[in-house]
Amino acid sequence: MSSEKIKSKEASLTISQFAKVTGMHKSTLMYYDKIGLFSPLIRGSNNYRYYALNQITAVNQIRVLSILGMPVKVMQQVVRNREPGAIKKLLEGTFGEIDAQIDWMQDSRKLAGIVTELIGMGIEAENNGEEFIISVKKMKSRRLLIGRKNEWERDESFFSKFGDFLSISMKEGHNAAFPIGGMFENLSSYVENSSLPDRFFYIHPDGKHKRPAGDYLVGYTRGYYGDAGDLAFRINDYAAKHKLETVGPVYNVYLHDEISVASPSNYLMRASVMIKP
Amino acid sequence: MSSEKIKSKEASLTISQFAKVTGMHKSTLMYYDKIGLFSPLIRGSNNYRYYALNQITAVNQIRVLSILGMPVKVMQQVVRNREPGAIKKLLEGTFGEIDAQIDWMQDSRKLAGIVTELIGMGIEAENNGEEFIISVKKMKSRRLLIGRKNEWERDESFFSKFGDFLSISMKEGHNAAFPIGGMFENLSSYVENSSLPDRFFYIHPDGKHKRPAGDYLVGYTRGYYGDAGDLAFRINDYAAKHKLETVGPVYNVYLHDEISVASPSNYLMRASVMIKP
DNA sequence: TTGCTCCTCACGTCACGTGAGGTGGC
DNA sequence: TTGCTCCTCACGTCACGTGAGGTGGC
Repeated sequence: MSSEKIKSKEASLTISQFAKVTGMHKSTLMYYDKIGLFSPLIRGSNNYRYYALNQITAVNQIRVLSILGMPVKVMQQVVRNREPGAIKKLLEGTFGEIDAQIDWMQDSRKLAGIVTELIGMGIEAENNGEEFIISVKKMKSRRLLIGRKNEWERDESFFSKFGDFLSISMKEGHNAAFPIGGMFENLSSYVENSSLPDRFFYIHPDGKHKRPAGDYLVGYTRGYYGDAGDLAFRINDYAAKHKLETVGPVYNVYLHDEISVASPSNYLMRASVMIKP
Repeated sequence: MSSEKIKSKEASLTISQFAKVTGMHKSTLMYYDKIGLFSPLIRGSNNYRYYALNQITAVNQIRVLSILGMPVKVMQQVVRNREPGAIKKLLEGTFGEIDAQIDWMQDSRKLAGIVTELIGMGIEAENNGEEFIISVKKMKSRRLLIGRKNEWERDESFFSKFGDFLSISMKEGHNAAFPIGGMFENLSSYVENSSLPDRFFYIHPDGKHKRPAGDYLVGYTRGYYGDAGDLAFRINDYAAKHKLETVGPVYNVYLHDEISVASPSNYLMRASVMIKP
């Protein structure tokens, strides 16, 4: 049997069939053929493209390289210049970037999950009418990545230290997109100056600090960053009236911010502080 | 203090500074400004773009959405039409696709790792001169995803069952890009017909079958798929001569194939079968 | 004045996707 | 003959990247 005969026996799939079997788009196969990256085994006398089953492996390999972010020009080099040592080096050379990219995507996915959760908690508070009252709520534990202590100077604005926090954490390599909150050492320091938190933190799944699970005194307020209104006093009054003793820091988190709300005056913040049983 | 004054106080970063602080490219920021997705807080009298520190959060959020594959048109909708319920739904709606994409990337990364490892083992065999001899080697355990048994009919070609294996595993949703091998029930069935394996398998980290770690009789041969030359006899002879008893299946794996080698006649296959201690 | 940054606008690029207009196979 | 697939070629698209040519700030 001649080589040509073997070829025409093996090459049995039209472009549509091959596209279906490989999950590729027809136009992608045509494009790969055009640039000489991957071509059908033979062209029929009618100029049709005919692919062979064992070409699936090759096209899958190209797809994998493409998913891993390898540019077609490099893939062409790979295909044209095949030699085990060179291919191995080329593959190994891409691993660092790929792993970093996967990390980024996973971080981004976690972030999107947290953001969605926070927005959901804000909606729930709105729906339950908790928005304007102080209440006791069970809260689950959460990991936080905490910044250094803010030493506020006289008349210093909220944003100057906020900017410091961002640029420091950026230098330290944190993915600064995670939601940011402010914390106060305890309820009395919160009441004393509720607009300038002692520390900023990221709500970050890999944070070292753990806000423990338990019963929290929870209140909400609307307004732009650093504008906590009279929330601190309302929480303090509630604690006094109900003879509740608070323990640990006050956590301020924006449930609705520029991500989910257009007007800054409608940003929704939640303050929470743990109570002793 | 007027709103304008507050703005000009906050907006202190030029486009280059803001690009540095956010890790974005200048041209990206200009592009986002142009299409109205994200603009600097103010424009100076000189028409310069001036960004504020607290805009970092917003641009980071856009970057995250972009990493997660959200098209800019959708992001524009998100930004223009901000309402907690809508944003939450939109984010939740993207999770399925994102998670699938992360899975794909992780699979692809694992695959690239396995391929690199196989190529490396081929290079090692070449360098050590093991290519033309039979030897006893320690091999580590490896996970395999095994296909159904091949019932070869008279004169049936290697590729027909190979095609069946590919299309069946494709229907079952396996990522068909993982390296494929062939296995034989035992050494005698391998000797009987070394070109038509009893089963095909994927070298797949999530496979159920485990090729155990241990001492293996190992041999190599060069040639296209299904062409095993006299390797089976050489292994059998070696076992007889050295009075080695083999146990379990014979595994055939291509260490060098179309991925790393240009000429099919140079594909490098390794056959291995476990020996009793 | 020099070197640096900033601006706009137009065009380039990367990896395809989408018709238009025409042919081939059952 | 009809409906379907295939072909080529040109142009569109998406998210920027890259100069060209000119202005502004220290």
